[in-house]
Amino acid sequence: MDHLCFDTTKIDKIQDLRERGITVYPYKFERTDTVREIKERFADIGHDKSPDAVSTAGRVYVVRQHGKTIFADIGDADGRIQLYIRKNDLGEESFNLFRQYIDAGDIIGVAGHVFRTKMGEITIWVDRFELLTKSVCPLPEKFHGLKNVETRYRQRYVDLIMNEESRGIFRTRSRIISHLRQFLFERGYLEFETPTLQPIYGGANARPFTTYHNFLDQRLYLRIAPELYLKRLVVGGFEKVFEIAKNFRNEDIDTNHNPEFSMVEIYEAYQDYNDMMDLTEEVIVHLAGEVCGTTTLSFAGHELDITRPWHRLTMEEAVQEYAGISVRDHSIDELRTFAGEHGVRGFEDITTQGEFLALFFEHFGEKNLIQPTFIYDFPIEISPLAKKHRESEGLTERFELFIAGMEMANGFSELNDPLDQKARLEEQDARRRRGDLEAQMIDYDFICALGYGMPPTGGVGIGIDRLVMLLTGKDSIKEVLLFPQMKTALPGPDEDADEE
RNA sequence: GGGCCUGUAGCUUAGUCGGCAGAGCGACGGACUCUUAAUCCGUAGGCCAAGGGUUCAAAUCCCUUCAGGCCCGCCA
Repeated sequence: MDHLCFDTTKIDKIQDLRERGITVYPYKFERTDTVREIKERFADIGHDKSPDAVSTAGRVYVVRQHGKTIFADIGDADGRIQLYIRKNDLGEESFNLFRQYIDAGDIIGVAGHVFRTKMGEITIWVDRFELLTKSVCPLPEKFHGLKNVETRYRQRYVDLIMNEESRGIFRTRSRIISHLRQFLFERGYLEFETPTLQPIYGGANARPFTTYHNFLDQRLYLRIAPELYLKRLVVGGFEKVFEIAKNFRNEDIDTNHNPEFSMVEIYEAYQDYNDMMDLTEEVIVHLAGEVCGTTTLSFAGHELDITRPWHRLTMEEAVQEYAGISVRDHSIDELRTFAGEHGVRGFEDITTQGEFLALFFEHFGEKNLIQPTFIYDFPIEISPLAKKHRESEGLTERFELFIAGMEMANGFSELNDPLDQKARLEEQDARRRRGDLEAQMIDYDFICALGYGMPPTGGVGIGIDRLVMLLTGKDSIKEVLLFPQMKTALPGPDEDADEE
């Protein structure tokens, strides 16, 4: 009936404890030191008990009973420590209470003195203990821990309890985001929050999630990007802005994609895409230094050298190098033949050189870009929000960053010509009406904003999840997302499954 | 959408040329006052992911479904 993990013998213990007048879920515990503080403070302790008393708290991981003595290991947010508990010290009643009712998984507070055992381990010689939380679910095995990938993702809390490595990844994730904010604050950028629920989605080519607001009686979309709102802020006079945004895209799930993911988007007035490439390089190298302390990263079997400056290739150069063809010098028919001969798929509907350039880059180039590489000067057809190239016809001032074959960042000299933007979005909208599910809508208010005048602006978006993957060496996005999207487990036979 | 792989006790798993479903840890009971994967003695715990089929006999072979992982496609 229920899908809970509750263990009846543990629930019985709660009953017993209550009958003995013990508060099973008390409200507060005064701890003088964390585990780490104790280990640092008493690093040189000998076999005699410290004169100073300490109190600390944590989850019980292992209990080793030895008759009138008990050893137990407890762990808090950043460490584990051993407890030494003797019947002589606690008295019969308290000692038996521990012996009978404290299990691995429970959370307790202890008070005592610190000493080093004969085996050399810093240990708390416990004078008294207090049950702080009784766990009613069995902990996974102490030695092998929790390995099952599906359970680790579905019940991340158990993963975090059991696997220090997993806890480390998310600690690192938190630090990356914190250092990122600090980096940007120190350079004078302001952080803003823009709408997640949007009447018109834009800023990227992707299928949205659709929802509905009852009071407004109106369809809304979960944002696929914050871009168009952040540019409105630049119009409004904020010259250096950023947002760390959750984006939502209704696409497939794989090793590099989760339907909701985090991105930092940064915009700066009076800058262009060259400046944004510099900024991207600088911020990633800075974060690697803060978090990994190095400029050499190992990822999926590759040694990545992120020392600046990074490679920069135009898309045409990349296609020339990896596909061996100069798109500019061939007719559409020739390009079509080339695509067919090289097993490139999806070229049937393509009618322009620019689209072929992008297609060939994706097919031949992307996966080869292991060391950090900026690809720049993208075709205009696939870049509706990027400014036309100052010299080259048919191209835009847009770049993407690739590391280990992953797209890590995307930026441009932002299109700020309102008439051009209107024409480009109208073209997108026409495609959408022709059935391109990922083409953009026309956001007339955004075009209106540009109409008031946006200064020349550079912008970039950096995928935070992939950046965390890179800096933690994890080649699956699910390993760096606390709660990756999973298919809901089927309801039990007693529940109503159908509701159509 | 295509391919490969996985699903056995709370956890980690053995068993898959078809022949009674095993272990370690954990739980429960007992012994033990410096152990640390503590040790020792004992007990309980399984619809072998679900459903169907082949067979005298299925965890094992076949089909379908569910969930997950990896690769490819798709996603610019």
